[in-house]
Amino acid sequence: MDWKDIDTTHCGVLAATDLIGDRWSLLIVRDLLMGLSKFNDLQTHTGASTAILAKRLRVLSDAGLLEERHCKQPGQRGHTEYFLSRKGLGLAQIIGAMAQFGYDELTLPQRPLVEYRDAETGQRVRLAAVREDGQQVAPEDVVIEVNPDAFSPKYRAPSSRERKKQPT
Amino acid sequence: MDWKDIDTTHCGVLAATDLIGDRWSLLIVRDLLMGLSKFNDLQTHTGASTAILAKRLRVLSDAGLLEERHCKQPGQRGHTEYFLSRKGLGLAQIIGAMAQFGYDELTLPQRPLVEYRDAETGQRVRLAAVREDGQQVAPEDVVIEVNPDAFSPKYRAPSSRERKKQPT
DNA sequence: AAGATGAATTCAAAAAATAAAGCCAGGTAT
DNA sequence: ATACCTGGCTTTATTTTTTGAATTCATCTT
Repeated sequence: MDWKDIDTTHCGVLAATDLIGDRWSLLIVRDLLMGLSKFNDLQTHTGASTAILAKRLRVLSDAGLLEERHCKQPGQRGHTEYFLSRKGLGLAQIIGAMAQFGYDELTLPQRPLVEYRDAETGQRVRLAAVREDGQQVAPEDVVIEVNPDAFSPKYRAPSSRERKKQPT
Repeated sequence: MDWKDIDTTHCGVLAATDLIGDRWSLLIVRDLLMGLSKFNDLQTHTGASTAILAKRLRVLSDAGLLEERHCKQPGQRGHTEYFLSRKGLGLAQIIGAMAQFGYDELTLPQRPLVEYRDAETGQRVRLAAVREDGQQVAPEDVVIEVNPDAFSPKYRAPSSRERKKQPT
């Protein structure tokens, strides 16, 4: 098997990294999931500079992951609030997986910052691999299978410079 | 609730982003999960420059996520192979979540590059939220609860410059 | 000895992130 | 009106990181 020949142009991981494959985007999404919604809250809480925050919010918004609500109640200064769209809420699993990994493997000394719970029963929930028939599968029993269709001769991943040039 | 006061110093997501919160690390881990193990394979397949690849591999290795095996069979040039350690395999959920998000929400035109299957039955496997009693919970029924202990008055997230300075 | 290979490191140039300042609109205080 | 906050940016100068290409260096093949 020659790994050079695998074409990852249409890899889901690659597509996801294009949107949130950097520190700040991930922290911004984390905070949006926690309920933060205002520019200034996100700014001070993530620690990102205003320039970066503005840029990342625009990228997320352009991708349809964010909803912007322009709030202007009478007697209050108007401001924008940012919320994850239905599409953007799909990111919860990624952030959840990162939180789980952080707590499970990186031995943090404190209790989790957030907990994921079932809205109905209040029980804690975790991410797990589940089969089509609903049965859970232990992590070590999950095998990763590369799709043979993905092989294309003489494929080479484009450098990030090259990838940015193409007109999408 | 004043979000400024939430101390994320010990956030699992933050800890995880410190290790793999960038495009190249994520793609490298994706490739390691697919079975790539050699420097050159990873290089051409991810598209990362050699300098970046070397740097990222060292970070992952130092964090105990990677195992390096120095292979030197007689009659062959010796080389190093990189594998995810037990700890590093925990990253599979993060990459899996990203792949799932990529395919579910980013409407990729092609079939998935990889498929996750149950080793025993061969059934396809997805990530899902699961309660303590084993029941699956629909994504929209998962609520995120911020730990009250995380609140600490006048907390402000350190800038990335500040975070790097501290001697860990 | 010459050449190839694996895993880097080094270097100049390009790109991105940073902190700080500036801008602009809407609302508030005088 | 005038002056001044505040939210959401944008701009600017400076620092840091990434890039691509070249180089190193040890091992192995011919």
